Amino acid sequence: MPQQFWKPGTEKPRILEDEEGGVRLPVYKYRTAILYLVETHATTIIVGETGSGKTTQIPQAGWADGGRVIACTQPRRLAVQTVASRVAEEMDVKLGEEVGYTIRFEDVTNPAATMIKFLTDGVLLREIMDDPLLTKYSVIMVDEAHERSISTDILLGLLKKIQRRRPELRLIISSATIEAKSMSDFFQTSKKHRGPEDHGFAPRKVPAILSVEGRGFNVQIHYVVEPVSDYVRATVSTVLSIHEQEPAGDILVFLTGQDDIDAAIQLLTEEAHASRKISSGLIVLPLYSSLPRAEQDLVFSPTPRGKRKVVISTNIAETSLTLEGVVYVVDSGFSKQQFYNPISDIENLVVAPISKASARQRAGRAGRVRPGKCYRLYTEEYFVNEMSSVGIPEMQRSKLVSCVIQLKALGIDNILGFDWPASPPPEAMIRALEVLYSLGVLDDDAKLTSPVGFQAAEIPLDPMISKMILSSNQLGCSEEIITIAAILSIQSIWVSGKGVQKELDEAKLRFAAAEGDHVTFLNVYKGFLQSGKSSQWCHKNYMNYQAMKKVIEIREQLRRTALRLGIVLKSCEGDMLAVRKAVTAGFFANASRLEAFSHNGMYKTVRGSQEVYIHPSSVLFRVNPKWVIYHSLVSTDRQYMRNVMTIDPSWLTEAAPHFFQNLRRPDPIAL
DNA sequence: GAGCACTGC
Repeated sequence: MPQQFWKPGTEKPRILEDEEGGVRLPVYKYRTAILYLVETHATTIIVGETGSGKTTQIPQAGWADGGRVIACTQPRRLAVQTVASRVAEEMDVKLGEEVGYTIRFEDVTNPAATMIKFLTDGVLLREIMDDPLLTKYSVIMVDEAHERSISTDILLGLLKKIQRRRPELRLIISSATIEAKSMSDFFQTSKKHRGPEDHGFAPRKVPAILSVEGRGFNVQIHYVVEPVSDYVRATVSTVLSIHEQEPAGDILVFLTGQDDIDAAIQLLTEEAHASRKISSGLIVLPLYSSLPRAEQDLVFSPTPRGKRKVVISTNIAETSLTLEGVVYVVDSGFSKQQFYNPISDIENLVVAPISKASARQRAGRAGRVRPGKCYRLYTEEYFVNEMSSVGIPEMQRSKLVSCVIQLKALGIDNILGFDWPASPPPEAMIRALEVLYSLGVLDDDAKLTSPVGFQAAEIPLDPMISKMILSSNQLGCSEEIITIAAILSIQSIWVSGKGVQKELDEAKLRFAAAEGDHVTFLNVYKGFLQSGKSSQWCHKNYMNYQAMKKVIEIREQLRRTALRLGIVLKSCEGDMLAVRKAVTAGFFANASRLEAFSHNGMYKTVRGSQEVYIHPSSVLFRVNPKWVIYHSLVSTDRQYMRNVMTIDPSWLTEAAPHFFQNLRRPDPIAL
């Protein structure tokens, strides 16, 4: 590997300790600065990035430090791959040797040679389970820490803990500049001493804060003068005025979801038709994740000369996909966000205002190729005074069942006392502990049970699905159950339904099983295999080929995990009773019963007597069997059960006697 | 007779 690193003594960059307005380093000095810090005193470095633009130089600097491996995490698979290959290229080495990466399903490393390893934060968490002190790494860098995903937050909490046991471990936390100060506070404060009584507490090591300019071009921000009442209409008129008044360059619009996007496209098309001058120049394209792959790819095709591309997108273009050629951004100021109410145990997807950090990220999308402009559909006064600086961490608005089992597996016994970057609501924690207790994954002392608890934690899925897989072993239907598990863990195996609703319903009928959606999935999977995993077959049956390929991949991973756990891979050869009992063993808590004399298909959940209905996408819609269990609830004007299966109520008490005996007054659970 | 922000293991 070429030694192209900083030589000590050549340049000494300034370390910033003030929050705003301090000296900022241009991106090409990253490496110099980090090396300097590593050489001097700091064991933790917070890198605040202003503007957009990624650096690849930090890990190279880290490598020069010790000789042991440096790990660099990213929250997304694509980012891991891109950064890894860019670094390999810059260092002039082969990807997979000195520089490598690991993401789910893909390990491009050579343990004997790899010195810089890129991975998703989820993969690093799995590694901590086998190596709690991460002894093979001397430097760990966490990128995009300001996004505050559950994995990143768990990782930050664990790294802080690991650093107390391994004082020589160096951490580099890369975050948006607005978050740098609070990250630094988190790493220097001991939880026991936090709060009003901590006078006189002196941190042992103060993280160094470093502020760095990104690579992006300058983006000029425009605000509306008066608040807008209808952001879809405001979007359309803004796009039209950019098109009329501004020089060439593509436009990227951020709206909240498919409905908004379709409405905006329709309006824009109508307006464009009214004026031939406009319609000849605009190419309007939607972008969201459930859009079929071929249509998604259209946004990446180069814009023909004399035309202007307008991409109307969800948040997917904020971080996950990067469009080249965008010069103008229109920001509605809203996005859809998940919120979880631990009291009612209901998750809700709602349109909510974005944070300043998101607004800056969106604006940065306009400055990738040359200086750009961002049009914010809210007032400057609102941005300055009312917009919150960062979003609510995912941890505080999600179900925590998977998170809790993972912490238990990592040996964190006192979950409520864990040192989080942001504490989750205690009610959500207690809910999660209850669920895990009822599954038999945790015992009376809230410790993982053996073997079920430890095995469930090994399976990289929701614990209810893991339990279903474990139960399939005794019932002799593991092959069928891991197929169901793989399909339940992706969004949908059908093509998106708009416009082809009737055809889609007919296609579904060809596979429909009286037992419900889970057994229907088995029929679909069988058909797919018999077709030779054919994409034409998928197309003909209104199934999403990409999704089915993913199912195959997940299924393979689950098979390997199952074998490692000693589960016998066995087919029940059509005995659907066994399959349904295994599903019940994981999902007994989601049982509901048709209301007597109900004319509209109203069910009540066994657990909370909530009013619920079978979702119209289910094969059991309008069939309304007396007893069902469901995979999840979606809440709109009503609560709908998605992925529904018929059961015999006697299986419930069989699967979880304790849970149903104590339904009205659950035993308090030891924390 | 409905509705799907986005990741990840």
